Amino acid sequence: MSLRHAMLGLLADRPASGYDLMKRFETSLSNVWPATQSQVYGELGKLTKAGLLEVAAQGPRGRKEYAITDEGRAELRRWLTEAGPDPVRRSEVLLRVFFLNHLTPVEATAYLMGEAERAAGQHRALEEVERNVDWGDDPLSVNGRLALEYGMRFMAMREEWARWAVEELGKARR
Amino acid sequence: MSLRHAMLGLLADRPASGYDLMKRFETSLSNVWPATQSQVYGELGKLTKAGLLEVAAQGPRGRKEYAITDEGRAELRRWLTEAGPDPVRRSEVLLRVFFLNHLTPVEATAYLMGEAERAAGQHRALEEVERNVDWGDDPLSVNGRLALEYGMRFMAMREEWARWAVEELGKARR
DNA sequence: AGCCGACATGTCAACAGTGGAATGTAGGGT
DNA sequence: ACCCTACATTCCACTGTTGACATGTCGGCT
Repeated sequence: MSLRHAMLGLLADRPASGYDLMKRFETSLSNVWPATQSQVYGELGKLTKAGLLEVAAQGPRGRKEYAITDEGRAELRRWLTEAGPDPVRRSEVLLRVFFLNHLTPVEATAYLMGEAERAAGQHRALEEVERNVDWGDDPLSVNGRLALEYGMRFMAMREEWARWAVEELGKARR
Repeated sequence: MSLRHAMLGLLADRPASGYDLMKRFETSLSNVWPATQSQVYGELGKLTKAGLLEVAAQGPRGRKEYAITDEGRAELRRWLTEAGPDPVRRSEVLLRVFFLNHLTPVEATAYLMGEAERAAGQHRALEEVERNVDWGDDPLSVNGRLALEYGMRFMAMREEWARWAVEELGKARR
């Protein structure tokens, strides 16, 4: 149920059409909360009916510009301050690790080395992002920087763990 | 589509009933890939129809004991060795971070401190698990240990990041 | 003998997310 | 004047996940 809050968050900055929102999902939010166009337009309808959004203006090609209402702002704040229950963590990576004993030691090691490589690659990609984004002074990018740092630390951790796990597997074999 | 592979992985060790599988999902796998009973029974049916499982024996109370077939084992191996595309990462935590500018600095700081606390709490919980599990020599627990270590490193990273983010927020305010 | 708790399976409605297709309009460049 | 691209919305079918409900039986304890 976080898509609605993502949309409220985006619209709290400034009004936008569904199309505008899609672009922002594709760029800034894609690594945090991806959404498809069907979802976005569907949710816009629901949120409007629920009174959290309103159609502030109509434009050319049937464009509807949505704006957040006071009620919507209240809901956004509620969600932000509420200490959510620990998010469900599903990890396909860990699921594979759990069943690694069904592979040969060589295959298992190869898998973990691959994990390390993938993590390293994504880490490099994030470093690239860091270099390319122009960090204006707007408050938005402060948050973006926090999220980026999280991603980089996460990838570093994944790589280190995978390399450590390779070692462990080697020890266990002896 | 990983539920099916989780089930194949469990059944590759030994045959089990839906009920047995549920218990294993609730204990060892709950932190990696939770599943509900409706899902498990539904998937058992689908996997059997697809020829990846077979009903190996019938027991008392309508108990059906499922066993993995050769085809199922092949599929499990395929899934384990295939380098999956980078898994979609949705993070409610980061989504909140993105919109932290809609809170007052005090509230935002409180949120991040809360995150640090939650991560620390989960870290302690995992340490507890580590102490309580009896690490037999069976190959299964080797994998379990790898997964556990991942969890602990992850929680440590989350806590450190959150404390760092509090600092950053403080700097930005000045 | 009777009962309770663990064993055991099945079904259903609802929601969230994916991916694709259909449809149409406005505006800028040639 | 024309066309292409970007803008813009809507609908649909399918899979995965959740949670609740319904139903029934075996085995051991009192």
